[in-house]
Amino acid sequence: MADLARELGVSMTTVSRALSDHFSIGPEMKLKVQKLAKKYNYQPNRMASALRKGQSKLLGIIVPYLEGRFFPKVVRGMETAASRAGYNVVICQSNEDLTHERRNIESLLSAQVAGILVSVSRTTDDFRHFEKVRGRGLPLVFFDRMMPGDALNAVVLDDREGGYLATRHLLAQGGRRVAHFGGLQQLTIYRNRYQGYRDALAEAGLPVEEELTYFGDNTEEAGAEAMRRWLALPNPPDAVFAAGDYAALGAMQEAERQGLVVPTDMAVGGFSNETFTPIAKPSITTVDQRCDEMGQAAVRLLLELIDAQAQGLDFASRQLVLRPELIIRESSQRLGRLSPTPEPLADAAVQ
Amino acid sequence: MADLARELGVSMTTVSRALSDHFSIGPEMKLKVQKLAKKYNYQPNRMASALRKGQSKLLGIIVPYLEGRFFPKVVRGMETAASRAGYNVVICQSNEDLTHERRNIESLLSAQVAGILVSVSRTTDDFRHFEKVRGRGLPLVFFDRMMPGDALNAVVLDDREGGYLATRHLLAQGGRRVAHFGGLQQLTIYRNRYQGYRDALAEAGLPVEEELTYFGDNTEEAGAEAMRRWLALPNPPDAVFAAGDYAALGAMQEAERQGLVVPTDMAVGGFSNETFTPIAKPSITTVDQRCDEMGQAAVRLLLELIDAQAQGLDFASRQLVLRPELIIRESSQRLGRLSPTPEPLADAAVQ
DNA sequence: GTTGTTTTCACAAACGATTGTGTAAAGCGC
DNA sequence: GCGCTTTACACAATCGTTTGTGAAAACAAC
Repeated sequence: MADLARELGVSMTTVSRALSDHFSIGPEMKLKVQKLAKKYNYQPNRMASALRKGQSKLLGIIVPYLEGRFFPKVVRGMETAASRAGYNVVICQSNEDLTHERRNIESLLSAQVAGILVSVSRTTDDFRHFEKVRGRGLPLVFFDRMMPGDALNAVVLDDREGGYLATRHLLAQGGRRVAHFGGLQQLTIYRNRYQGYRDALAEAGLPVEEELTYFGDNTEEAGAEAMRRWLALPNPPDAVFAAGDYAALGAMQEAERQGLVVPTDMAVGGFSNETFTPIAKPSITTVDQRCDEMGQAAVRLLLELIDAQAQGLDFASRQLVLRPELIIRESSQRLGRLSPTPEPLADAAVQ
Repeated sequence: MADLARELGVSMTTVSRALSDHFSIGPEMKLKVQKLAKKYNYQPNRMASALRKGQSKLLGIIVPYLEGRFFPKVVRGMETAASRAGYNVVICQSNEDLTHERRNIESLLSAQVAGILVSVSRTTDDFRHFEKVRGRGLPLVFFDRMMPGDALNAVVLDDREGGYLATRHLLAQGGRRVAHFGGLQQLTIYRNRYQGYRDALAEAGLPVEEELTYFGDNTEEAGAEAMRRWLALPNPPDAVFAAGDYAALGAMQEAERQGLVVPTDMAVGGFSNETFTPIAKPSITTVDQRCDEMGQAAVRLLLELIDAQAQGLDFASRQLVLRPELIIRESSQRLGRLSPTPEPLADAAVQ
């Protein structure tokens, strides 16, 4: 920067202000400076800038894990939106573990990130580390999995709607007794998918039968175990909506092992649109989570928070709810081909 | 820091040196300082430190994409190893695009990272942006996909060995005419897998027949297309080694569509151990790439480079080669169960 | 010509850590 | 107790930007 200032015969102040479009610099001076900066390919030192301004061009991201389809896609959306705004993202994985999550927060704080995007770990039942972030005045946006409370910013999927759509579809395909494999109920997302299931049953005038619900980890083994229990019942189900694709796969395979035909004897629906769901045989009906949109929306929200804060405005906290998309495949289709999406999709912002 | 210094009645110099274990500070003073720092939960400002030292605690990572199984796993390994050493990782995706890759490099340079880990994009045929990094004296480690040349640091898989193991296995299972679906040959990894295929054929005294090789993108469609061509031959193959799992899946499904039975009529082997390979029916034999090890090894190598450079030593460039693991599943097993790994695995460092 | 207003820019002090140099104090042998 | 080395610490400059303040120049109004 000093070189630029010398060459132009002005002070570093002027150069700095010209580059950041400060009002006190004349338009033709701005042009001269910017031209020369381009010529020398001058890149301001972000460390110095961050030190002085107390804020870096980094966004922190905490995800439970990076395997599977969901989080990589979300992260990709985030990276896209962030780099468009001149930010970089630093990624931490909590491994679904509270201790890791706390360490990640510390790590991001000490990396002086400008804001944090977090999807809460499954085992987290203590949220003081998040309060600490907000205490420091650092913008915080939850995505997909949020902490309880409503004075917070988040971008989530309408999981209830997803559960509702999937269950309604199974009923429409002739399901008389629809079972539900639910995820661990301490996570809001799984509670909401369960709620959607119940809403669809209620709408059809059916009761929620406890023996037709099973809660466990979203794994093939757990899904198979659930199916074994159901098939041992005197009056077993003829369809199952699983809150996760792995469980759906496990349940489906177990049903086939026991001689049932999917979808004729047992219709199956999952959740997440994992990579393997179109590949499995039969291909698995599932709910898509709009990953890319979620990532981009979360970053946009965070950047708005950062801006608002820089200008000293205060910002009403906001939750953005994305509508999921039901993807109908072979594992649930008993009644010939249907149009894949019965309703037009639109994002809804609530609050 | 000033608070600590005041409370202890010493200078900031002493506090700083005590915390960084400088020799000129007495042991009991070090202890006092460290205890107080812990008590106040003091976190040094990384921006200030980075500015002064000209080096941050950030490692840059460039991957072509984050979908699939491979890169997320590698990144996880990197994140683990980095955070153990007090570093954070910032991730960029090149989307297999040279322009993106260049921009990513710029972005990481301006983020003042301490070093860069990169897996080269498929379309990259110009490597000056990497030279620029080395020109700035910034440590650079390639993983999985490297640029040509040998005066560089890299951690790669022994792809030739993987191709060799898979092909030899298909031959051992009674394959008489083994076809090969190869990836785009401008990527070293795909050239090497092809070489392994040829080596195994040569060892068995078989010729490489041009009509039995097909090169294309690693997608289901391309795999299916290759299989269609092969099955139209007067003398079609009875086994296929694909350099990617998606192509293997597509080829397998196409063979089944045409009435063949896998593995009896057509044995199939893939590469990458994607998530769907154990789930597919039949489950797909494939080659595992030791993702986690690769990530950790790459970070370790990079940290060594950074250390060496900080001490002004020069560091002979080094390539680390990891041995892949053949995972035998249903799609290739004609001769009953075999032990899954015929040989003990050991990592080999060459050069 | 004087005063007032606006525009344009320079000075210098931050931001928070690191580090070369200088200098007391302590330890030792004689 | 002297000179010597070693140990333990403080001073102050430095990294490259940003920004509050103030001052010079340009311009308009009277």
